[in-house]
Amino acid sequence: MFEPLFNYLELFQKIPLQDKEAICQNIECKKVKEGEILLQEGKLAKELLFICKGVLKIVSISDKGNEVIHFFLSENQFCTILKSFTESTVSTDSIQAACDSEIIVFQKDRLHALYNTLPYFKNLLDNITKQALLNKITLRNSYIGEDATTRYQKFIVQQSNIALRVSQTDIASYLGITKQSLSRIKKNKP
Amino acid sequence: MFEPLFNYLELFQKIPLQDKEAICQNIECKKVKEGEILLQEGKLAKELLFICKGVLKIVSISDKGNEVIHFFLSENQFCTILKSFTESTVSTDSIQAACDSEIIVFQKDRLHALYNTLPYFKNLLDNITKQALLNKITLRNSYIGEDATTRYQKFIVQQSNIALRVSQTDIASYLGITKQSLSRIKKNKP
DNA sequence: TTCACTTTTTACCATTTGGTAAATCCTTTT
DNA sequence: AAAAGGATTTACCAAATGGTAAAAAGTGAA
Repeated sequence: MFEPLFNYLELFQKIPLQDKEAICQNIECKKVKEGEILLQEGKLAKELLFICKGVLKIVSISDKGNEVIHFFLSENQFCTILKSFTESTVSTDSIQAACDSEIIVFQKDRLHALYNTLPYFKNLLDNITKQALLNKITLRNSYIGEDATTRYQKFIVQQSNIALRVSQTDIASYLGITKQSLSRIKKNKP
Repeated sequence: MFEPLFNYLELFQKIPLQDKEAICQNIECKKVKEGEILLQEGKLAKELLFICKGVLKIVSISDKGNEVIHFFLSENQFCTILKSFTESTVSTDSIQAACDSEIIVFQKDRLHALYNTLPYFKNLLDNITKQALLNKITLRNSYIGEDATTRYQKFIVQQSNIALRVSQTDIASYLGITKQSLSRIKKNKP
């Protein structure tokens, strides 16, 4: 049930069986359907999520009222609104399922309890978090100054596993173009 | 000489005098002129920089051969190519002075020595780094799906201190547009 | 100052992208 | 199967942006 989490964590370091049991007693599993909202904009992020299966999207609403997708997260990635989670401020972004997904939920207070019991666990998550932030920046930087066609082609290569599972509307929003433009781009480049 | 660094660090926590002395013995000051390259793409990032005065830019070369500016860094910010610095891999980006600047240089090996002497120092820098990464992502996300005029207006508001000191060519590169387009945008919105 | 060099502005046209609207395709529910 | 609703595609035109080139303005050095 929680295997995906430990399989992933043990890519970095071995976790003793009794620590795994301690962790298991402080997390829960959850299945969500496409479109379901895991964190609503304006609320506090009190949960850290780990994706066992599926794709989540981080979404905000632009000045013009459009939905803007900041990034997608898929299997073996942790997900929260880090600023809200760490600073206890209201989130300006939402977390939503981009397709049917299975996730593990760490409640913030229970996570901190785990940090006290297992000090190395905090370090591990901190390192994973730093790495994840770096990767998100790298992806976004690769789009600067590129036209929409190039951005789409890069997205298909860099995030092919996600491209196949989310709607075109979502991909267009992520790439910063309209869904009509994306449809046109796909047509022109077969 | 190193006051800007300690003034900044002590916004987060008090640093004992003798620790300051230890730090001072492991860093150096450097003045650089606009255009000077602090890290060349293809090399290893072996230094962590702290900006006392001026603006640095993180630059890569796109497939088309254009210079692309990922972000600007100014006073009271640390600067390195984090991936290269932490993983000892060659950097795909360069660090360059966007205007005349004064910086403090931490050599990687001496920084690690400091971490051993002052364990809290590593935590402090880690937290500052995480925060900085978050801020960079937030800035970039605010541009997704916005047209060039809106991106420019946001840039002026969000990074006014930088906007006044770097060339228009650099601003255009940062915003992902040509310098001609930026010139036109400025003309149309007085 | 004058000259050489770089940066910024302007102009022109080709291309890309946005916005609106309607048609088509797909999926789910009845 | 039929109906309903959402997603995707297509079409059309307006607006934004890119690319090339040249003029103008600014900067620094001799």
